[in-house]
Amino acid sequence: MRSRRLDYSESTRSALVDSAVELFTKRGYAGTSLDEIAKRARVTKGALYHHFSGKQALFEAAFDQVESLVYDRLDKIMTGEGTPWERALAGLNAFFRACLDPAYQRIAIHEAPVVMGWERWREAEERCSFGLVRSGLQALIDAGEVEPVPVEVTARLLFGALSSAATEIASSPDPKKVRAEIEDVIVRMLVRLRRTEPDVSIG
Amino acid sequence: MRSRRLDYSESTRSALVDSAVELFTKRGYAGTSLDEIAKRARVTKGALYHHFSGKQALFEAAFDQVESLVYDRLDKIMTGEGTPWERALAGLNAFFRACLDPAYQRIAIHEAPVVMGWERWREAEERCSFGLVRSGLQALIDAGEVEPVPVEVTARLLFGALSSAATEIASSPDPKKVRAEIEDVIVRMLVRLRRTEPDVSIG
DNA sequence: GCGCCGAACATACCATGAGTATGGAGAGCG
DNA sequence: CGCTCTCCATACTCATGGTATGTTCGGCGC
Repeated sequence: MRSRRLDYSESTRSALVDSAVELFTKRGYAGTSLDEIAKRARVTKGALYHHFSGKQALFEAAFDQVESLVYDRLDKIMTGEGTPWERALAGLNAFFRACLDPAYQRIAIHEAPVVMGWERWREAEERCSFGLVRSGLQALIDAGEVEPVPVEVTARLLFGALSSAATEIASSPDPKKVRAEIEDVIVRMLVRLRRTEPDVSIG
Repeated sequence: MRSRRLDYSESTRSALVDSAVELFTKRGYAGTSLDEIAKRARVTKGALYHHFSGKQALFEAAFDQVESLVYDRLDKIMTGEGTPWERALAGLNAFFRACLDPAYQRIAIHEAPVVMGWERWREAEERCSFGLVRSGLQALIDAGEVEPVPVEVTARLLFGALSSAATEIASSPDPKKVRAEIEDVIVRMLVRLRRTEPDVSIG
């Protein structure tokens, strides 16, 4: 029988994380105070420091939450049905959708490398979104769909391109149009890497 | 006749900027205090606030310094002699060299979007490195070297890829090898966009 | 040379916010 | 029924960005 006390504790913790995600997304890491985060979660800094060792740790919890949401969606697609090529296109589509989420964009893509330090961010991404990009690319190569390129660096290039593209999309006055253009360019690049007949439909 | 007083003033200002560049590069924006910057420049915060409106303004001055150094080198190459294709390859090479500079990498690429805000950073980059990437791509298209792709978004994708690639290079245990791999992949991609016969030599 | 004005700083202070130390309340358990 | 330990609140400290005010000194009219 799970104790009621643990329920409360867990609830407080998640309320703090939710609050952090919201405020970090809106005002950024530096622009958000811990008092503010605690207040929004209807607790005080005491509770915050009981659950997290400090501001950085709270940020990383927020990062994990945002990242894992995206990861779950992408993972389902990338390990789902269809050919590697179809999965790659669907995954690309899903990744762009994810990048349109302000929380993912600001927290996971923009601020995380600065706040957590690039090394640590890379390490985390390795197990998440970036890992999927790499394994997706690897799958394409293994299936003979694309030329054998150096997987590590190519995936890194692709991920960098996708991330900045996502920002471009989100901050554009006409996101749909820019997104269509970008998807078009990306797919055309992939098609050019392809060995078999192209299929330019996406998602 | 330029007054001695102005010389002094200009000298302290540049000392502050140099100090800022060095410390921001080493410890990042948040990890560097204004007292520290002033101390390294052998002045006090009073002098700092006389020349700059605040920490952000000082950061932007540091950004400008670092960015303009790179820009001058790239601009000389991109508007120099040779075919558009040759200039593009040479520019690519120079850009990678620039990205290996820790100051450019941390200040201009990583922290600037967060510190200055993405909008303002983009605006600044528009007139600098990114602008060159775009005009270079445009030149390639105009010369009929590569397929007519949407310049704006393609340049953005390329710039994002290059930036993250640069980080990958700099933080690798074997930078030379990774750099060679990345240049190889990039050039191969460009070649695939090319209409005429490829020439895979670089630099 | 003399006084004075203003730029170029220095010094002293304030406000905010991250982190800490300590106290208390109540759930679970013997 | 009291003991304990988690969970959280309150009340601080300290670092740091920013401000307000004082001080020095080069340039310049007279």
